[in-house]
Order: sequence, then C-alpha cells, then structure tokens
Amino acid sequence: MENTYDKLITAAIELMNIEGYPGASIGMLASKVGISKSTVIHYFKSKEGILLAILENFLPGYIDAFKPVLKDPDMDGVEKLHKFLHFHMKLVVERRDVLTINLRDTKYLTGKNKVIYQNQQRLYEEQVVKIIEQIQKEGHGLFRGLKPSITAKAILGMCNYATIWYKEDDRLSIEDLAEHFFAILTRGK
Amino acid sequence: MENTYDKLITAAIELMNIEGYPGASIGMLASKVGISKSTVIHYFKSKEGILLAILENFLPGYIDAFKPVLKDPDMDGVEKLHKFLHFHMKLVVERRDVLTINLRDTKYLTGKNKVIYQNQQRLYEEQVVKIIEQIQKEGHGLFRGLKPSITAKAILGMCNYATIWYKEDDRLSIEDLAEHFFAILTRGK
Amino acid sequence: MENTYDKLITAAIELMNIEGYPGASIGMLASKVGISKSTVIHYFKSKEGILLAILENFLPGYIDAFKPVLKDPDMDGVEKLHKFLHFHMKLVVERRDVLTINLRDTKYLTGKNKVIYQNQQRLYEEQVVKIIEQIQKEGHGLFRGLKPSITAKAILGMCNYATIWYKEDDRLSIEDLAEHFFAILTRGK
Amino acid sequence: MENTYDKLITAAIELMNIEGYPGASIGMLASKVGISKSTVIHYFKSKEGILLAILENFLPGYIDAFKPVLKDPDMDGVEKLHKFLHFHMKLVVERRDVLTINLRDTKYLTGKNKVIYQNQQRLYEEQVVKIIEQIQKEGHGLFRGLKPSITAKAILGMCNYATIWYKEDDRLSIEDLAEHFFAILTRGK
DNA sequence: AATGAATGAGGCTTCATTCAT
DNA sequence: AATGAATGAAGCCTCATTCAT
Repeated sequence: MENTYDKLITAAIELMNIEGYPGASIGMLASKVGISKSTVIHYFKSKEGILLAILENFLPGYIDAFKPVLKDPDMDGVEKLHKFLHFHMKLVVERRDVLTINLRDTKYLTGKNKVIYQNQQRLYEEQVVKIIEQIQKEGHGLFRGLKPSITAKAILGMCNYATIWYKEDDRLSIEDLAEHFFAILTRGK
Repeated sequence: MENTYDKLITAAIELMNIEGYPGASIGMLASKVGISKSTVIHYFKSKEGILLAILENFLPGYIDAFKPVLKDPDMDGVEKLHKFLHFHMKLVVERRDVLTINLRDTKYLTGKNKVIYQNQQRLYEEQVVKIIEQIQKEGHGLFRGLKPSITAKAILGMCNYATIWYKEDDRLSIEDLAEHFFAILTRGK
Repeated sequence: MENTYDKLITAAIELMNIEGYPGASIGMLASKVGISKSTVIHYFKSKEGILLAILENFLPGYIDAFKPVLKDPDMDGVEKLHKFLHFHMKLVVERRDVLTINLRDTKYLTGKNKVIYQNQQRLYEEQVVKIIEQIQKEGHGLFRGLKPSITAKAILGMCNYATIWYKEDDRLSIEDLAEHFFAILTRGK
Repeated sequence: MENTYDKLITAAIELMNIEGYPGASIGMLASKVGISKSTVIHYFKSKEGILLAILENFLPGYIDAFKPVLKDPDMDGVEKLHKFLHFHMKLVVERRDVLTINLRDTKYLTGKNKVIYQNQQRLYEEQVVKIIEQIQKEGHGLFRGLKPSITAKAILGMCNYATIWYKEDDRLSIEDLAEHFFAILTRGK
C-alpha cells in the first residue's frame, strides 16, 4: 500500500462502499489520500474510471474462482450448493465493500461498460442456475417443479442482503450463516 | 391527482425511485411538474422533506395492514407465512417504487428521522420474526434449530431482491412468485 | 441599465468582443458586473445562452433594417449599393462589438442554434447578392461578367475587416470610409 | 515528416487552424501525435511556444517571397497588383491554415512577441500600400484620390475573408478568384 | 399559493506547467 | 528524447436554499 495508485484504490473502495457512487466525490477521495483532485483524475481519467478500476481489480477473480467446483463432475448438486453458499458468504464477509459496490453501483456506468459489468453479474448468477438444474436432474425432490432462474435469484437475494445487515460477530460466524441458509433451502417441513 | 401537492408527491416518488435520493434534484422535480424550484421548497421545506413526505404517506399503512393476519389466533404459522409472502410480494409489484425508496434511501435521512424510519423497517421485519417463532413453536420441523431473526432476514432478502429484477409478465405473475418463494422455504429434499 | 439582466448583457457584449467566446469566462463576466457566477447561470442557463442572448437581442433588428431600401422599386442598384455601404459601415462603427461577435463566434454555437445563426449571416449576405444582380441587370457595365455571390463576399470581406482596424477618428469618419469603399468598387481605371 | 518535431508542427498547425489558439490544448496535440503532454512541452517550452514555432516556420518566407516583384523597377503598378492578388490568393489556398492562425491568433501572444508578429502583418500590408501608391503615381486614374492605407486594408479584407468561405472547387479555381478580385478593383462603371 | 432573484458550496473536468527520471 | 507524477488554477455547471414579493 505504498504507491499512490494502490492507496487510491483502497480509499476509493472504502469511500464508495460507504457513500455510494453518486455520494462519493473526487474531492473526498483526494483529501482522504492526501493528494489533489487533479491527481485523482490523473490516475483514473474520470469519476467513472474510478468505479471501473475497482470492478476490474476485483471481478475477474471472483467470477472464475468458483468455476472448478461448478465443473467438478464427481460432486453432486446439493454439495455444490453447499460449497457455493460458503464461497459466496465468505465473499460477503471478506469483500463486502466491493460486492456492495458491484451490486449497487454498476448501474451508474455508461455505454458499453454498463453492459459489460451488468453481464458479469448475470454470469455469476448463471452459476447458481446451473447448480439448481443439476440438483433437479439428480431428482431427490429438492427444488422440484421450481424455475431455476427464479430460485437462483431467491438464493442470491437471501445471501446478498447480508451485505447490509451482517456484522462479524462471535455469536454468528459467516460459516454459521452459510449453514443457516443451506438449512433454509434444503430442509422443509 | 389534481392539486399541486399530490402531483408533486407522485412525481417525487417516480423520480426518487429511478434516480435515488442523491440523484434526484429539486430542479428535476420542479420541471417534471412544471412549477418552479421555489414552489417545491414551499411545499416541503427542504429536500429531506420530500423524502419524509413520501415515507409518511406510505409507511404507516403498509406496516399496519398485515397486523390483523399476524394477530389472528386461529391461523397457524405456516399459513401466516404463506399470507405474508403474498402480502409482501403484492407490495413489491404495486408499490415497488416506494418500497425501493424506503429500503435504499432512508439512510440519507438525518437526525431523529433516520432513527424513526430505520426503526420502522425493523418493526416490519419483526413481524416475520414472530411468524417464524410461531412456526417453530408449532413444531412440525420447519425452521427447527434456526435463529428466527436470521431466517426473517433471509426471507426478506429473497423477497426484496425482486424489486430489482421482477418485471410483471404473463409467464410469471406475482402470485406465482410468492408461491415459488413459499415452496423454496417450506419444501426440503 | 439598472437591472441585472441589462447590466449582464452590456458587460457580456464588451467581454466577448474583447476576449472572444472561448476566452470569455462566466467568472469574468460575473465579477465585471459584481455578482456571483451562479447568478449569471441563473439568467442565461449556460455559457452558450449568453452568446445566444447577445445575438437574439441584436440580430433580428439589423437584418430587417435594410430591407426597405432593398425592396424599393424606384431605386437603382448603384444607389442601393451606396446606401448599403453606408448602412453597413454605420453598423460597424455603432455595433462593432456585436458584429464582431456575430461574425467570429457564431461557430461556437451548437446544434440547431449554430445552423440558425449561421443562416442569418447567409441571409444578410444574400441582400448584397441581390444588389449586385440588380446592378448587372441594369447594364451600365459595373460588375459585368462577375459572379454575384463572390462579389458580395468580396464586398463584405472588405467592409467587415474594418471591425478590426477602424478607429473612430476626426481624420476618417465612417461616412468617409463608406465613400472610399464605394469609390473602390465603382470607379475603375 | 518523420521526426517528432515535424510531426508536432504539422499537427499543431492543423489543430490550431481548426480550434483556434484558446481552443487548442497541449493534451489534444499530444494525443494527435501519439506522445505525452510532457514531450510536447519538452519541444516547445510552453503553449505560446507552439504558436511561435508555427509563425517562425512560416512567416519569414511568405513576407519575403513577394519582395522581388515589388522591387521590380520595370513593372507597372497595376501589373504588380495583379501579381500580388495571384500571389496572395495562392497563399490563401495553399497555406490557409497558417494564414488563418496568423491573422486570428497573433493577438494571444504576449510581451514582445505580440509586438513583433503584429508588426509583421503591418509589413505585409505595407507592400500593398506601396503598390497602390505606385498606381496612383502612374496616374491612369485608378484609385485616384483614395487613401493608400485604407485601400490596402480594403483589398486585404476582401482577400482574407476567402480563408473562411473559399472551398477548392472545379467551378472556381483560386486563379479565377484572383481575377475576380482584380476585376472588381480595376474595372469601374 | 407561487415565484424570481440571488447565492455559496461543491462537483467533475481541463489545462498548462513543473519536476524528477 | 521522452515521460509519468503531481498540481493549482480555472472553467462550466448543479444544487439546495434563502429572501422578498
């Protein structure tokens, strides 16, 4: 965290997470890092450039990271769901800041960037859809008759809401939370 | 929708829903209604006053509307959950605009208003907690061993995410969607 | 010159005449009049609005003012040319500021405004073309064989250049100058 | 046009011609040539340096080029005027870019540079004055009784305006245009 | 009930320039 | 010969708000 660029990225993530894209100003970022507004522009060209830099630094990694599990031919669907919940909730706790920005602020991008990054979200969601479909195919009754895309959205809604309310805490670890969600989804009455 | 105030409220809801609180400006609202900025201030005192007016007009009603069901001593918990999902999803489709504003923009309120309205959300959530607790007490196994407050948050996260993605559509009515959520929650493997 | 708007227009003409559109800034105008930058925007909406206001205030008048002479069926072409030169040079001395702005800065307008005002200039030029044509039709040899549109441009180039160099002066009144131009155009060797 | 400096000069002329001195920025020039802003400064020291370089590269040549004709003791004045018009209009078509910059942007120079280059223009004009005076001395009536300095300005105004409107075109070659101007000046009624 | 005048603060961006490398 | 880092000043504009009417 020595050079200016890294300091800027770190500060920008913190700032945008708290204030939201419209509420985060270049001036705030500059004074947070202790440099001038022009220097911020020097690094990112524009305000949108800051958001893009955050997303570029972060997204490629997190979309691909789960792929090995998804493609594993020897793992059953329920196990994949279990692993996904743990994977995703770990993300929520470790990178809640960028995740929040990604979910909440991508809509402020313009032109093709908007399309690209909103598509990334769709791809991530698609992974969950695939898991649901595998579970349905395996036929033990779970999610039977439900539309995979809607179920996937239900799961992500459930998980992502935690970015707002979850506080790391001895009484509720993120693993506990993932298990909770897994239980809600897999155990009926 | 004849008098200026009502036109203003209607336009303000539409505007804030689309632009978000920071992105919605008094000037935009004024020109949307075809009056001057000063007149907007004349009605609401301040920008925060606009947000407050929207919430005041809407929230009291929707918090109380479900109470009769909740208090019904003859209805079992699962039935209440079923009714809640339909009630809440109807809200999503009918008043998605105000619901979105309520969920996303209350944090921009200041002073005691912030506390009051964020508390309102807690009260609404509390209703779901009560339902979960009743279900657990009735002991058919659903939600057994789960923390009610987390389960309630999971349910609301699942439902509220629909404010973002759900589009009214012949192939997926809001009742279908509520049933989907009900099925996800109540049928395990 | 009591109200703010009139003070602004007067100051804006002076400023833009001297600095040119790109060189004249809203801040300079504001401090020239002793008000804040926001007040300038309050009156004109944008920088382009200032230029438009100047042109709107001035152009309609000066395009139409010569029409009666042009349409006079009893006046011969050479007399009309004589009158035009005096009319136009009076403009140069009386409203050199706005004329300069009109000739030099219309190109900075955008969208349809650019088209509208550049067309105005074409209309003004068209008047001179008409005069040349009448002279040619009357057939005393003046301008014989010359293209009217080019001759008109030659005349206007000759006259308008005076906006740059002419200084009111006892030794060369604007009427003298008009007569000079008339002589150059009408007396050959 | 291989080395960086020459590429810069060429690009600078094109840029300043189109945008004008205030509108042309070092950044635009840098990206036009595909180098960094710092490198542009490295070559020219400052923005004013760019304008100076353009003028220095061009002006000495074009002022001196006509001198031989002017000094020719065997050529009569009208012939010199004829030659000047062709010489000058050729300049208009061949180096309209630099001519435009020279006429329009020298006023942005500062200190002694401003004086030097505005004086250059006076020197060029002086050549026309000399031609008029010779014509008057030769006494065939052309320009009789007219002030040479004003007549010179009239001629240059007429010619230079073509930098704005003239487009190379099969129907009107620059030689035709020079002849037109010559005819306007020398044939009366 | 409604508005125009006026503003201060701030927001994003451009720009010419300096400095060290 | 060429550049990236960094900046201060300025530029245009938005915005919420106050005040008098």
